[in-house]
Amino acid sequence: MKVATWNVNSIRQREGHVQRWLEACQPDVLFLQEIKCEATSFPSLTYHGFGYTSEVVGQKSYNGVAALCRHPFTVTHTALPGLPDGDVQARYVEIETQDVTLIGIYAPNGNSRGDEGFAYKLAWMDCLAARAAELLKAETPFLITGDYNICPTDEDYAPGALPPTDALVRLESRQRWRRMLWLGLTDAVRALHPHGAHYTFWDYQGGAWQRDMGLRIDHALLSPEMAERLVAAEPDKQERDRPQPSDHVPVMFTFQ
DNA sequence: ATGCCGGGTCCTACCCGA
Repeated sequence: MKVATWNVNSIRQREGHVQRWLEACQPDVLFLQEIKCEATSFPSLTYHGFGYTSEVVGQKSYNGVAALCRHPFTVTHTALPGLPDGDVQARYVEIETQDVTLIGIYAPNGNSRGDEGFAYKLAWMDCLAARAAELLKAETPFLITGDYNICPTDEDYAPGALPPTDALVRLESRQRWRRMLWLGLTDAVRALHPHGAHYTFWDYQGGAWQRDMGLRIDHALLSPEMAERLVAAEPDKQERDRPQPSDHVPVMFTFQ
């Protein structure tokens, strides 16, 4: 089974990129983030033609996530359990297929709106940890993949690519990441590649791609059963070199 | 310690992302 994640920075701008990549790489499931549109504007029919059906958790202008799957699946959640009523940000989709639970996330950045924005990021990650704990307790095989907006360690961003005060590298953000590991989850890329950059994002500005000033912020965390099945975990850097790319590249995770 | 780039929308100047 192959599961992929990709923050596309507007699906309407990246419809063709996603189509070509699906045809070339044939994941069983692809989670998308920052689709930046409502479900009615999502180009579902394009992907139906390639054997994928979709679940779209849309929002006008901002955020928005989706799951594309080429097997029958059921949707178990379209919002992160535990968030306050009235939170309308489209950041979570959870499905079941092939006897596993697959979760796609777009975690808050945490740099906007000052202390309130950062507090929202931390609260969101607290809810995600609670959901993970619940699934672990039920012994459900699962993974949580997507844009975590966290560089787990200093090895996960190019020196100087971010100030030390950035929400992506702040102590509190990294504490939230480490709590997921302490629960018993496995960082898929680091399980197979303990060292090295393996960046998944390069800013559009300042020649970040050409200078390799990247970040590793798109991840998959695996339950123990899924970790034992893991055989590959790779960002597809080639996508960043194409015309009109997303600032993130897809990351593919392969399981036996 | 940023918003130079590139999305979005109240269509055009401004908001947002990492």
